[in-house]
Amino acid sequence: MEKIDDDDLKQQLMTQCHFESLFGPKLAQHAELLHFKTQEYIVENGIQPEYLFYLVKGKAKLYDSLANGKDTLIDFFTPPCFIGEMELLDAQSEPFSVQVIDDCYCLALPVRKYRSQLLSDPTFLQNVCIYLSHKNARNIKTASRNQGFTLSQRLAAFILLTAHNGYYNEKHTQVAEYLGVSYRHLLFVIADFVKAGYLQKDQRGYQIADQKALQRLAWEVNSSDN
Amino acid sequence: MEKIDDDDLKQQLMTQCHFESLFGPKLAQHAELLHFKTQEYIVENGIQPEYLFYLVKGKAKLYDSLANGKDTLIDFFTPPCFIGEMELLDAQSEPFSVQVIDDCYCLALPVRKYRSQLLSDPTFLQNVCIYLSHKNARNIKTASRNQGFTLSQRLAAFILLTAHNGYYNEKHTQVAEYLGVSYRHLLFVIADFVKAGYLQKDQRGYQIADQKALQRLAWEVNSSDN
DNA sequence: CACTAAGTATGAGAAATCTCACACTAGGAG
DNA sequence: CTCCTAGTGTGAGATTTCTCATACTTAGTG
Repeated sequence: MEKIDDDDLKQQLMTQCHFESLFGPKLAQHAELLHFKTQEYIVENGIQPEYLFYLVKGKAKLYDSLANGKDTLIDFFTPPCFIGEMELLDAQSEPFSVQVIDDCYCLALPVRKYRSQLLSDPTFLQNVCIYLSHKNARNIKTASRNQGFTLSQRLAAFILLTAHNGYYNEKHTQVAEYLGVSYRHLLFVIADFVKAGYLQKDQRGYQIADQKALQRLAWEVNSSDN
Repeated sequence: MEKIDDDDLKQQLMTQCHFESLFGPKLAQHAELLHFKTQEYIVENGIQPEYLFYLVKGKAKLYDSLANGKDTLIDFFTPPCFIGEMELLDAQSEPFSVQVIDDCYCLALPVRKYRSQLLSDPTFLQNVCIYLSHKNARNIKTASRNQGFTLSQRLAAFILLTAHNGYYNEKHTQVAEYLGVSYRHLLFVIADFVKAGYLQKDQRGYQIADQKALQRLAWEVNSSDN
């Protein structure tokens, strides 16, 4: 983590994501601009963060680490979003890990200094409430899908969701984590899709060869959305 | 659902769970006392509730219903807790089902009338924030356990958690839902426990016969807690 | 009393998923 | 250039979990 002392950049980012409107008067201006490199931890498992972060650029992921060494990927963070709000609200809580996927820029408020001010700021509280409730709803959806549908179904939905120009090109390791299955099993199901003619592999990656078949598989997953 | 017009009872329940301290001045007194019978829905899948509920007595469960007909049990509600706060915060959201397990009494504020007042009440907002973030943390823990551990491990932990006087006596159907596996599989694993001598069945239910073995199995699950 | 719904119980076979082992490739670091 | 790491890909076998079918018990209801 490094602090970036570029007020112009900071101002620009603040404007871009309407940072000031998240707080009551005069609070936003105390934010610092921080930068995190890929693989770095924004919040580390079990360690109380020093800041309340607001991700404005980059991409990160939320993990839960289990005692048996397994990690479960809970959610992705994409801008704009809060990070570390749980720990701000409840200093007792056990922080989950937040790890950077693509370089991240965060506007960050020092917790120690502004905690009490934040906790009595209705604008901020209302925004966090809404943010938390959306996040929770998303987590619930993801978790229940992981339980209720088979990998083929979820993968089909995921491929359709993330494909560009008819090509599917995601890192298998990350996808396996996200879909909550072993790497091996993911590869196995992808191989099935190729065998079944749903996908075709070439130099550029996996090409969608039978969109309708994938849609049929994904249908139930997606229609649980509303 | 039925409304209970018993001001004494209402007052008593309000005092018991410190209902008034959840809100700014004069808001709490507008709450009505509602009663729900077993199996009834407090919030129904996809239908915006008319109230913000605060469960003061009883027990209920939160479901997500998938398009393939499966239900995933997300969480239990035990008093005291909010119900319907997500829908209050964001009228667009898709409500999940909340179904009563044991008869429930709720203090309830009509959304239509008090929504804007609630959304600008810092005391209320702060309480909801903390509530939401705890709930979310619990959901994450449950979900990642369901993924990261085998049923034997989770069941062992669950048995130790819910046993009274050396006896395990929960409804298999509900437990299967909670642990996110099929009823059949749960019975299968319980049978295994009996075969292995961890449990013994008699008239009163399942008796814990080898606590140490169960603790060994549950160890990893529980030590992910902190 | 007969009927129904919910809970309990068990069998058999299939499907989904995991672990471990091994091999290959591409890119960055020294 | 060589080493190392991350990502990719495949095989074999074991484990976990699911579906379907079927049966018995119990409490509640008309």
